[in-house]
Amino acid sequence: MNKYRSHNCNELRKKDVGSKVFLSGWINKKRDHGNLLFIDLRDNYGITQCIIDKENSNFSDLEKIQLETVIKIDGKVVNRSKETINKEIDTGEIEVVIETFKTLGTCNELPMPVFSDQEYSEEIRLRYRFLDLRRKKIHENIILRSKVISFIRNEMNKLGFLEFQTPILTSSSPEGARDFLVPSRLNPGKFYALPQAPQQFKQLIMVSGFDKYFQIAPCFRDEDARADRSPGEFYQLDLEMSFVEQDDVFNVVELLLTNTFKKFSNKKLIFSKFPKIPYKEALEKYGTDKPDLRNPLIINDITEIFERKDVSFEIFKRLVKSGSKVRCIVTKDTKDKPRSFFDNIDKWAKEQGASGLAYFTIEKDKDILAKGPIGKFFSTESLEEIMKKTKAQVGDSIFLACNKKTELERITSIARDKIAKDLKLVDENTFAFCWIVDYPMFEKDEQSKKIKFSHNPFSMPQGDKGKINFEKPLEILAYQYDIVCNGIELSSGAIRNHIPELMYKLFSIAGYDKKQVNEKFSGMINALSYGAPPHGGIAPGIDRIVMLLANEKNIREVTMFPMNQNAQDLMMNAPSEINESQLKELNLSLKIKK
RNA sequence: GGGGGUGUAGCUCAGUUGGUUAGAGCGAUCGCCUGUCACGCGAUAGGUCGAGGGUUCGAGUCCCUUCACUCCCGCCA
Repeated sequence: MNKYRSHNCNELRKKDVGSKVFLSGWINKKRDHGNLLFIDLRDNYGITQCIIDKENSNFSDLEKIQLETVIKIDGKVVNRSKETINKEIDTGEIEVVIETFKTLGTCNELPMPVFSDQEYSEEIRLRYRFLDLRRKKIHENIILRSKVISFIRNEMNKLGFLEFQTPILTSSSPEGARDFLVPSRLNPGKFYALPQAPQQFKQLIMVSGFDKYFQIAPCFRDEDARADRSPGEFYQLDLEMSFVEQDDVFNVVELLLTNTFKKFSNKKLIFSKFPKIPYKEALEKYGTDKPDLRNPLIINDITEIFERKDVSFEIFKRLVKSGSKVRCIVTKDTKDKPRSFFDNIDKWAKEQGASGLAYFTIEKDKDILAKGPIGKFFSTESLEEIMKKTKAQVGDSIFLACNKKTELERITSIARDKIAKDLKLVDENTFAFCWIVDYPMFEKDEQSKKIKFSHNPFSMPQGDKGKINFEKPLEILAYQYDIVCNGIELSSGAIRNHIPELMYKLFSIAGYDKKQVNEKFSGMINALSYGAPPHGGIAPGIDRIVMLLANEKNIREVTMFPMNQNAQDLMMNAPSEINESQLKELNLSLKIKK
């Protein structure tokens, strides 16, 4: 028998009353009545109330002991009287009368209490992460993460995918995020890079004939953090399939995510089949390629209205003449909202760097008319045209913004979120997945005015090879897709370009000649020349999936040992300085800017 | 690289218009208490008010600089 415990702290029940047991765990809480002491003993599984009184010679020692000390207690399970049953805990019908105890791990005065619902600064939480992780909420989040990963792994196996590991030390890639670099001792002056994703490897696995691959893959990108983005490292469910089209990938991912979200959350999935929204349409209707479809509001373009003679809103008319667009958001039945509702949104928009959000409400007297600060600028006919275009009805309000396309998309997108929040239109108890499809292959870099890959250079362009119009590269679409849930981008993927000739052509448009492609992507391009299957895949972010399932807004709440915003691990003291001999061995010397 | 927020006891926070000795809860220490489950009661200790400079008779409070944490923009194929 194990010498530390006969049961864990969530095991004892009424049926155990009378038996002698020994438990080990942390002292979660003490309640000291002077001659009677209650100790809540906690482990990973739960809490058991233990009790001792002054008749016992161990009483005074236990009375003095610090919270979070690890102890082993020997005792007897007894019934609790009816009034003292605690329904909050699974073991609440019984308690253990302590006979003897032993300290297994002492505890200093705590820098942060474990038993408390208080919120602590992240600095202290990360510095003492081992204490933080004992706390209920995050402890459960991390357990959830483990269960989700193991469920996904099991599902992928059932679907016939093989799990492989790919190298962590690999080569630096020219496109994409900044690499983390590792100096090579055996190859002076040369560096490995940590993989930003196993992109090239998973394609090579397909070329190697393994058909279906997956991996819970660590990815390393040296970019700045956000609430939903860890600095340094994160995990993807990386997967790739041979002989597939876009829909084959969609079917696998929809099945997997549906099963996962149904199993680990009580929230409802709004769509059983995830809607597919072309990239261009997403930008028009939602102002972003990661729309929150729980939000029913839709953006409409009504630029044409401002070319009419019977509309006299001169500010917008002038902007439209110089190339700006007008887009609007209709809110249903808001004619009775107080003036402050509209003005708050206008004020908010100004704080977001917009020139504000104009608005009016559609009402009907004898004719249709617009009420509100700018209502008088619109004729009845123009209003009827707006109602036709936007499906607005009498009693609805219309918020308008006018700007150049990109800025207009930005402001209408966040306005859509803001207005829906103010009107409480978003059902927090749902998940709304969607696919964003038909991404453009190329885009124009606003600074350099050069054509560049808009996403992944290895994506397959749409259309038959012979029919693609390479003269108009910005119009070429790719079999490139994103999956979005509740406005959070979970991942992107693509059907890959497995035809070297076509790949050289596309790279030439982005300004790489054949020689450069051969040099930079030698592993890939070489492999594709020796019989590559058509293939494609995707890589959903594990951390973000768990974040959604755990109902957390910050990725560090589902990450066991995250780094802070400055990419430092406060507990382990990483990154840290290294000594001179290590540098010498690596043929490195430091020049630090002051 | 840029913008916003925060920084007061070990932890979480309050601190009025610039005004006498900077407070509370939790935690710690000591004492009382035999049915609590956020136990209760009493006492004690604990402060570079993030740091530096300035204005002022007087600064936790106003100004400047700076540091740390955090949120956002840039960045993240």
